[in-house]
Amino acid sequence: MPRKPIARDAVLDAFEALLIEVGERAATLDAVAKRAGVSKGGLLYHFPNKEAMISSLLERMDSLAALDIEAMKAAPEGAAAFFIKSSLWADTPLDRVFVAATRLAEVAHEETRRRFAGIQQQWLDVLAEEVGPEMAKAVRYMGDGLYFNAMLEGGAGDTEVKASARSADVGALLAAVERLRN
Amino acid sequence: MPRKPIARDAVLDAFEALLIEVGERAATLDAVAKRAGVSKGGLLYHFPNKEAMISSLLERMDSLAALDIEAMKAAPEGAAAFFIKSSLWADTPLDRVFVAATRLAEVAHEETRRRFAGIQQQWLDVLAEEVGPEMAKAVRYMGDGLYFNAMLEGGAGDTEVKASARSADVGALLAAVERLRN
DNA sequence: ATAACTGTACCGTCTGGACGGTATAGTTTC
DNA sequence: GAAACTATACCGTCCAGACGGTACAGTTAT
Repeated sequence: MPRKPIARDAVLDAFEALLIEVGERAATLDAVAKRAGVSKGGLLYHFPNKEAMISSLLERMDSLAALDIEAMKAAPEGAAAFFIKSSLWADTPLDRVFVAATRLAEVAHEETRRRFAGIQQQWLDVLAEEVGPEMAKAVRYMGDGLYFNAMLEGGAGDTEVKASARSADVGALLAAVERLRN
Repeated sequence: MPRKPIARDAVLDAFEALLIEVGERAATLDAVAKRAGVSKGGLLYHFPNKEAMISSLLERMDSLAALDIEAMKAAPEGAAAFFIKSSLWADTPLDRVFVAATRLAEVAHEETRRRFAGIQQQWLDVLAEEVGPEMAKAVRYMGDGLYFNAMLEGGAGDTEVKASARSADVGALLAAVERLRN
């Protein structure tokens, strides 16, 4: 039996981390390989080019998002509250891949933008079932706002401090959602 | 009297437009110069390096944001409603410079991130005066969400169609704000 | 008034470095 | 023995920035 392709996931994780922390520009093939503890040749063995690496990251995002949407539908506290809570930056695998992908979308990567739009639509559909189409939009924009801020902060500064500041905000948002529901 | 530096503004406008439409990566000095109808040498006469060009763009953002915040304070419909309406992408000078700057923040440009944080804080302060600190956050996150989406869309696709779809959303958000105010 | 000069506003070309990708030869692990 | 690598050298392209030069508006000296 051949050995397991451990480097593949390491490369994808490294790519993701660099996108989050230093942006698309600095997430070069050399930098990704170095961070993954892999040679450049090894990286290119798994991903013939950068576009292939991006595709794999987007597939990871899609599968994690699908899980999230299932969890959202089944959430006991309701889809809207679940959505707001999960929009907070919590360093989960979905959060990470989402912010990483945002960096690509910002660089005008069309495929990434399409995938985003698809996931956002799914969220909106689930929210609409619970609070109606109008308020669903209000809730989704709040969640988008949380992502927007997570994205702006990126990897710089004290992550702990910012995370706690942000989680205080979630309380305010949940209160707002509660008001909107009635 | 010396000639007027007409190229300077043209360069800044071109830089802004390219950031919005094709992202940071593609907003190279050559591309900016070409779009501005200026030679590369001419561009570098006004802005000794790319960083200087970015600084000027951020100054433009700060001054436009200051005007916006004054208008927000004086808005007859209230600061919150004004804020939501103005968060919609309307191709105003402030909208443009804001989205353009977002592209830079995405690339982990620290100074840009700081400026953003400052402006966001000012918005929050004004909103808090009207609807209290808790609901102010809900409103600001909605506005951020609108910017997030404007940013994701960028210059691609049919701008007209997207603008009208988004403006329908603003109605929903204003209704939500109205509910939150009570 | 006009020639000589000065400073501003540009233009066009070049260079050094980085980046994406290729190629190839060897090494480890199952 | 074959898949999963490492290591390194290399190529073409693109980009930021440097540099030397040009055009012209305004100023000064005669």
